[in-house]
Amino acid sequence: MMPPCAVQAYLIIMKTKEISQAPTAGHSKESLRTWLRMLSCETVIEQQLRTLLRQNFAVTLPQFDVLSELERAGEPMTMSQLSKELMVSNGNVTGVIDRLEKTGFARRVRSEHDRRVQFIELTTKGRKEFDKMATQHERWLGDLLSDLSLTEMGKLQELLLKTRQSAVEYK
Amino acid sequence: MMPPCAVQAYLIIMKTKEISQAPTAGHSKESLRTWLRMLSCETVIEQQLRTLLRQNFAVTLPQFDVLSELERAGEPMTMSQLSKELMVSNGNVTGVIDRLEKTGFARRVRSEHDRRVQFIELTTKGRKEFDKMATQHERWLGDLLSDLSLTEMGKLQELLLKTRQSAVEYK
DNA sequence: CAAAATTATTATATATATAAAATATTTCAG
DNA sequence: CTGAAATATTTTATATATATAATAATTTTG
Repeated sequence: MMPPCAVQAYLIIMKTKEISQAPTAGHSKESLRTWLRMLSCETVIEQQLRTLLRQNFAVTLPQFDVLSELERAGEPMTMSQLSKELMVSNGNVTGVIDRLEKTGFARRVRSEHDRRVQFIELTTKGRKEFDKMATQHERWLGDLLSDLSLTEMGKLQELLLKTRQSAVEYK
Repeated sequence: MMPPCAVQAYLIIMKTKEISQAPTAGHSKESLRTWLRMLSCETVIEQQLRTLLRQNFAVTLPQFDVLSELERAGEPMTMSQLSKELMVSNGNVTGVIDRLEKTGFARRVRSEHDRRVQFIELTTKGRKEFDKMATQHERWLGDLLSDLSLTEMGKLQELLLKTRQSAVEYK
């Protein structure tokens, strides 16, 4: 029998670490199942909201998302900020803002200091209309998730946050 | 003081029921928070998978989803079945299949019995390529969700299922 | 059986999406 | 101070997406 030594102890530690970090085949399978559930759940809610927004306010979901972000920020935002916050490409935001300008909900204002920058701000009409939408939007979500208790939603948020953090860290 | 009576008891029951079914303002606010967390989590994972698929297999996420569905079904599917399962519009599937035919991953076969129907099936090349993709896809998900234990994923799946059910029932 | 309703798919118009290239402007290195 | 690198946005090409209309085939009805 070999006596215990520092190298062996180190190897044992590394092996244990490897096991807990690089999960088993079962973990991957379960991750896949979890992802498919999340995707399916998200899609159902998204489709419902899309339809409700279109039918009640003649606005698209991406446009509503931009308005939300502008309202939440409480001050004009640049294209880059919007694109980063909403996790969509730069070019995409350009198009959505084009349409929001056309309907008079938002406006581009060129920065004084840096002429590359466009600040996007809500118009009076935009803010007024958005307030109505936001009230309904929150009510719809209350209805859509009405089967869940506050406790369940708390737990769900916690798990989603942890999942997001895990995915963000990847690579 | 008024004596207790059947009508009063009924009113109390209805009020209790109303409270538990039509949740408070707090419930709507929490629902909104839950939804935003889910959307953000889903978006992060979706973007990661989109990039990984594009860079490693030159395939788009919607195309991969169609291939998955065809493989999962184990037999040819109609356009309507695909559109329903993937929760996207009919016209959308038409375009995705057009591109999958162009790259030789899938094929349209007109039904004998009902000439309105097109069966979509994987080609040999399509199945072979998809198998490689699926293996990687599952591995990527294991990595993306590596911070979650099996227990946590179980709980998350349970809550997502309940959420989806709640949203599906709406209206 | 013939007209009407239904079903399956595709076509069209418009709005997101992405990646990558182009443009304009600012900052920074030497 | 000048050219190179970096930054912010738009443009382009392509691929999803939706809703709605059109087309084609089947089923239902009277």
